[in-house]
Amino acid sequence: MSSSDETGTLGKAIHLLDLIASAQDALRFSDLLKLTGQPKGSLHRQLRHLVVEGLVDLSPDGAYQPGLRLLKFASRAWARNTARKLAEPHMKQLHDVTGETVHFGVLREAEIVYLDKLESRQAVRMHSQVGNASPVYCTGIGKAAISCLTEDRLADLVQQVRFHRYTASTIADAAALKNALGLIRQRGYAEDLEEHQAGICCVAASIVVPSQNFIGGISVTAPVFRAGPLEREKWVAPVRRAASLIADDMACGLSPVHQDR
Amino acid sequence: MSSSDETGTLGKAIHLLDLIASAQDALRFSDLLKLTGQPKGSLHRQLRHLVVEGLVDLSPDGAYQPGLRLLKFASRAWARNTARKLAEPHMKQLHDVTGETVHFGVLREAEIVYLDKLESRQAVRMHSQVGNASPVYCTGIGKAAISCLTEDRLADLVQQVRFHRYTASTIADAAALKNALGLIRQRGYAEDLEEHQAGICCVAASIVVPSQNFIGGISVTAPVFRAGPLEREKWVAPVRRAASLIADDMACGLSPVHQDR
DNA sequence: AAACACTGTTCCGAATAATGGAACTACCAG
DNA sequence: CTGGTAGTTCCATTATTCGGAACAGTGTTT
Repeated sequence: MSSSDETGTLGKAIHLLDLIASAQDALRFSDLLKLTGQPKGSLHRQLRHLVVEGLVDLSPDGAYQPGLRLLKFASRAWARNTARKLAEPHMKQLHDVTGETVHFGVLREAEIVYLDKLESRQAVRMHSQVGNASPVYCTGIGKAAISCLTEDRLADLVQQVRFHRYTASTIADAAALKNALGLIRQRGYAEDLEEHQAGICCVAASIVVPSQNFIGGISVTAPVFRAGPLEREKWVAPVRRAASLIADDMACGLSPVHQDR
Repeated sequence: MSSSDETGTLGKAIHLLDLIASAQDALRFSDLLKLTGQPKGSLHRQLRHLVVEGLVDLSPDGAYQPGLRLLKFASRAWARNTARKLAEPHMKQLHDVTGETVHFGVLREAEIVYLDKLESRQAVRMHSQVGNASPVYCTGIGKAAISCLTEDRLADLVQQVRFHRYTASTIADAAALKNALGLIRQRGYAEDLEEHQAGICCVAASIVVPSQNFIGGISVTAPVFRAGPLEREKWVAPVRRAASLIADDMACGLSPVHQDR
């Protein structure tokens, strides 16, 4: 009902793509039959269309997986994104000050999509987080971002959320989330204390630019043994400053740094 | 005619998305009206569907851009890709041996899509090439990959290519390409001598795994002043060895390294 | 070998969504 | 006020999708 609403044929196709992309492992035709509950004929045609268009790849063994054409589209979306370009220098600065991993993400529906990441010393697995979508309720950026929503929008969003306990400290229901948001609003920043991944903490601040319809945030992340109360305390001011500078840059119309050639 | 063929409504929508993603800068409604030649009503509905689905973002100023939802899809496509996972250790090895940038890419339609990249010493702009799609005729991996196609498939593919002179040495027509492929087949590897980007050379070898429908390649890239004939000569054997090892790993059924949990 | 279950593919009348011309709104410039 | 440009909405017509059912291909049990 959510995504196949009011978008006709395209909505149904994209819903199918979403199922394929969100699945833990590769799905076969009959898995999708069960998941969608659609008649064979319809499902078969939809999948064929997706495969011909390159949005879905069909392995010789009958497994459907998200297609490589998506990479090209996404690489353009990323390269063209002005928020990301503007945030970059401030991420760099925050990274220099703290020496820890810095994330920049934006709110999309009920998830945080990571647009960029600066990692300590790791020339190896870089791409990992970029493009990843995480739930709002268990990430610092997510909680910071939604703490700035109006009551109505927040209520709409919370209804979409499916809570899942990733760790013992994960916020597990809407009431607990509402509670946490109160404190976040009061303090002006959010923390994630091993709520998504055991052993990982972060301090995050929201970035909101109404004129650009932008709601997101920036965070400093570190393993728990390098992120005690004292360290986190020290990150608060730099994170909030970076967030504020990015918001300013975005609000003041055109990018002063990279205009589009 | 190419992508909106036999895929009905979805094809038309994706063709539109492709236009938006491929454009140099952001397009407005009337730009798309000219580009597609469609009636206003139809175009407007198609765009609305794309926007509601999150595949396209509409800025407050009326500019259409590829949407952030694509990032999530692509990140899954990338994370799930087994060829990439298998290639990784061999890329690492090749990188250690040569000390230069290593690329791994796959043939999709008439383009090479880069799946991974290991860069010399650059913790900064990582994501850049990954997901990028480049023409076959002016990249080492591209030429190496298509040199292994059958006559028929090659002819089909060459017909899709729109030649564009990126530099003075770019291969500019089908005849020149056919010629170059002869030499590549004979030598067993391909070179790109500033054919795509001035000042950049590479040595590439093809990776072909018929059982997986896989056609791609791996390459070593360097600025021209570090990639003279002697250096390139030294890269040939390691590149070919890496390509061969990756092909072997892919052919032998399941991944010995990362099985899916 | 025959019967069976499982998986995927093809077909075609009925139901539905897309089409596109035209009328409508909003905004700006002269 | 007039004309022009940009974008949105409407609705009868038309083309596409829908989905039940029949039809393969493949391996398994009796």
